[in-house]
Amino acid sequence: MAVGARFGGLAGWRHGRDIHGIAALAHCAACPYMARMDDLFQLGSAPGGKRIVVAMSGGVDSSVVAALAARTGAETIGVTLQLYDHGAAVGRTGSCCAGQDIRDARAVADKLGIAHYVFDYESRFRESVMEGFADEYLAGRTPIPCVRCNMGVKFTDLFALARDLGADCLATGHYIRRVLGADGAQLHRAIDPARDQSYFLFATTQAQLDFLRFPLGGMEKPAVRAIAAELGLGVAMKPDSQDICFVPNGDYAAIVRKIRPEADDRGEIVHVDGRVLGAHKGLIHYTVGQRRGLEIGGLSEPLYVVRLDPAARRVIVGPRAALAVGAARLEEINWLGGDHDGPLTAKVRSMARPVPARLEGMRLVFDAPEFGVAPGQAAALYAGERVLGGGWIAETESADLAIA
RNA sequence: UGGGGCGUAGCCAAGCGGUAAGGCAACGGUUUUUGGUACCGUCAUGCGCUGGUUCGAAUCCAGCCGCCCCAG
Repeated sequence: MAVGARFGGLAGWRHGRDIHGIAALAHCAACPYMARMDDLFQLGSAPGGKRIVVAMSGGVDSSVVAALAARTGAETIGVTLQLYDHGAAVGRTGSCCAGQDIRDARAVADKLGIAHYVFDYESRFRESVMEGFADEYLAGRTPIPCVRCNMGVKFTDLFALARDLGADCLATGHYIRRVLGADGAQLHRAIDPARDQSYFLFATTQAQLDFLRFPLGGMEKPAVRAIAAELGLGVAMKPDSQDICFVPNGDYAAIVRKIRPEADDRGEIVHVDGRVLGAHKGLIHYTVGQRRGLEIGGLSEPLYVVRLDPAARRVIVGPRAALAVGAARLEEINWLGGDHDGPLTAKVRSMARPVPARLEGMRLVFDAPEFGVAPGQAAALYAGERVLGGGWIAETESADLAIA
């Protein structure tokens, strides 16, 4: 295969002869999903002749996906993208795709006896995710780098890479379900609502969905860890990733400043009633809905960031009631819902119960006011468990009578 | 230098003789593959200062200091 010659210089190639350990899955008491094993990758009746590319981040989830893929008998190729400065990330827990994570992914691939490639995507990641992240903050919006990463590096670049490798599908460790309906593949929320990652995947296109596979969407995290432990994978007890992967200490302002040094401009904190209440230390430190960090005391009720005004370099604050939003104008809507029409539910943050709403053109109207809706964030749309897609929040309409 | 009022944590503030509420802010934690929210916890051996009365004073008394208002 040309694959080896083409990418061989970048990473080692191993042939998948050693399925030692994989057999143990058949006896994995912790995993009731083994009976449906062959359905996990939705490849039809003869997975043995197929080729699966698995996006391996170095975490437990994608490692187990690789193991499950190998177990189907399909030729399995692990691919890891190095996304950012691996020097800074060495040994840090909760990261992915850099430093130790890449070594972890390699170790898992070796254990499973599958091929494994590592590609340097640092500059690509920096351009498509990190710089956009910084620019969004400068524009007074609140970005979601994880979605941009999924849209770009993972589901566009890695997607193309997988096709070049001759894969029949690209599998990832996301907790979301791909369900085959009458009109093709649909996206559905994960079985485990606490793990559901549909919010980060609302922008997945139908074309991408046709090629992607998410074998963990029907599983619970403990079961996934149990499989990893059963197989003796070193990452079985690895902590879940959290926070933004390329931000070392939760200090994202420092990253923004590093990418865009001009990001530190100070300005006024102004109440919605017009009073100037104080000074802020740069727009990048604030986001709509935020309460802490304003350092304004002496009031009977808390103040929240209601709006950011990058032109005037102002942070506009007000009481919680001022956060009420009745509707949001969306941009770049991705629609996976076919001819679905009428009421739907929407999430404007990852960890939230979807709330009733309706879509009027590009305008998402909430049945009841939502709080802390920030431009730059996303609205994921649902019909029950099905993900209809979603869009980016461009601007919001206040539902606070005292302000509107 | 006549009269009146007030000084309690970073800010607002209760208490009016019995051993310092509460809110905001801050800090810490929990939750969380975005930001944020929410929730939990911490935060005045001391009430402008110095004396006095009292078993006991932030609370009563005296003096001093500092603000504010009115009048001149």
